[in-house]
Amino acid sequence: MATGRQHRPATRSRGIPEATVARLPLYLRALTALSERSVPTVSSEELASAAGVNSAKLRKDFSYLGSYGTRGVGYDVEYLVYQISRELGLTQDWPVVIVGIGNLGAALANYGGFASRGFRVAALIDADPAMTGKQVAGIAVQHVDDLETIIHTGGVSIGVITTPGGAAQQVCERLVAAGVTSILNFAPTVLTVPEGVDVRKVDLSIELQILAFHEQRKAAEEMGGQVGREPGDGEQAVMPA
Amino acid sequence: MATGRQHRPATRSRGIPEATVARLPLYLRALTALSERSVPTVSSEELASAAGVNSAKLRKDFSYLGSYGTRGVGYDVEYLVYQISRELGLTQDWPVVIVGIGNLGAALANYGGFASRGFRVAALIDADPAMTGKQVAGIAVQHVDDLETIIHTGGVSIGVITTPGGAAQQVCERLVAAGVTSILNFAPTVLTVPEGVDVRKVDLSIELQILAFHEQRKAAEEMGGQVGREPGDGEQAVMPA
DNA sequence: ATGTCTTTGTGAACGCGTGCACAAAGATGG
DNA sequence: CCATCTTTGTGCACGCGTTCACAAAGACAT
Repeated sequence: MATGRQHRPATRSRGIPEATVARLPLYLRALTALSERSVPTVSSEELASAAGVNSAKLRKDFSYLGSYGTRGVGYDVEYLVYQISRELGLTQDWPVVIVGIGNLGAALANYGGFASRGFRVAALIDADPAMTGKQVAGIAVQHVDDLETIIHTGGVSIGVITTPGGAAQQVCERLVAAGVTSILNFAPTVLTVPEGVDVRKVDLSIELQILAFHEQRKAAEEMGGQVGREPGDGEQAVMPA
Repeated sequence: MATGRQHRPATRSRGIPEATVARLPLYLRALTALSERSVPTVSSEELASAAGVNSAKLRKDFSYLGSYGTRGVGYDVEYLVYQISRELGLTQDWPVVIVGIGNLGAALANYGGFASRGFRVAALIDADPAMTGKQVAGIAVQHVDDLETIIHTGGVSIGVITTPGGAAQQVCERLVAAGVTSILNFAPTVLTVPEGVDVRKVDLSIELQILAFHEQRKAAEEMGGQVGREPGDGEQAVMPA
């Protein structure tokens, strides 16, 4: 996923495998729900089911954090919420800037899931002068000329890019130069970043294309496994249109 | 990522590994850009660099599709665009419904990346009667009561869920019952689906939390590896910049 | 035709992630 | 205090994905 920094020891983050890190937010969400229902403890089986994973995997994941469970009983919900939050760094406040206030940028600015987990929209930035000063989600949009100042004064280290593809790399470079070291990229572009900068990519078009691939296969299987096989392989892909 | 169907043979899709499928859209995008610049052929090295991957990986990926390259020369851009498009099922038209027309749903409806790759927004659906009839991205929003009819008459097999978390599972079940077999879920919920249905999940909050984790580690390393144990563990990753 | 040079296609080794299966740990009841 | 029962924590094996490194294939010049 990430473009920068993916070729590093990877799993060396204090020994916590990347795959485990990616699941921690999932567990945290399930645990938060339990906490709101005042459930005191939960077994690996129950929690795994709520998070949509296998219980052995969950136990192994937690084992990387330490031994927080009690055999014969399960895990203390509140304690685990705290431990995972701490591990993920959610006990502190993360100011975030969103660059590119189009439909998607506005949607993100309005997204409630941010504030609830230690993230705070510190600024909205757009290149269009007509947008400057407009209120989006209760925050005034600022012009991209002020990007560096905004990053510095706000102590921002996480940036979200929701610009068109063409502008993404340039925006990325300015963000990085100003001190941002983590980027969430929604633009359909491969970002090139220096060592030490993390990039995660979310690409709607790619997700749909992957679904289409499987959808096509299912449709083909349905009508007798027509797509793939080797009746000599190659020409079978009928493709009427 | 996907919740349903992840425990199947996985790589059995006519022999194409899942990891490769996930990269094909990336290659396709890079190739399309080359095609627009009328570049006739491209080497694995160049294309890999444009797609942000390793050239050996790219060659192995393509080898699953067949031998479409010419040794000493490289790959024919147009031909490869066609082959990958066909493999991904993008030579046909995929009608898609979006359920939940809030900020995010509207943003997706307006997203240009859909139409360009064989996807067509067939309908926008929302549970709020006040939304019914409103035009979003030039399409009239329909009420969720008509969901089944819309799916059937439109021959829709791909659904995008952008509802609040609480409504997602129910919407999902209705979509599946109506015949949808691929779902792209933006709601912060683990969807449970029957065998044969593919679910892919996009979760903004999770992506940010993963970034926060790495950000915290970088900050800790900077000030002398204060966060995580073991003064004898991994101090070597100095990472000066 | 032959040799050289470029680039593909792939066999093989390695490493990460997953899941099984069980021993260790603790709770609980008599 | 002991037996039993539940549930965690983990050693181990297996499989997928990545990467290396090189032989085979073709282009191109002479």
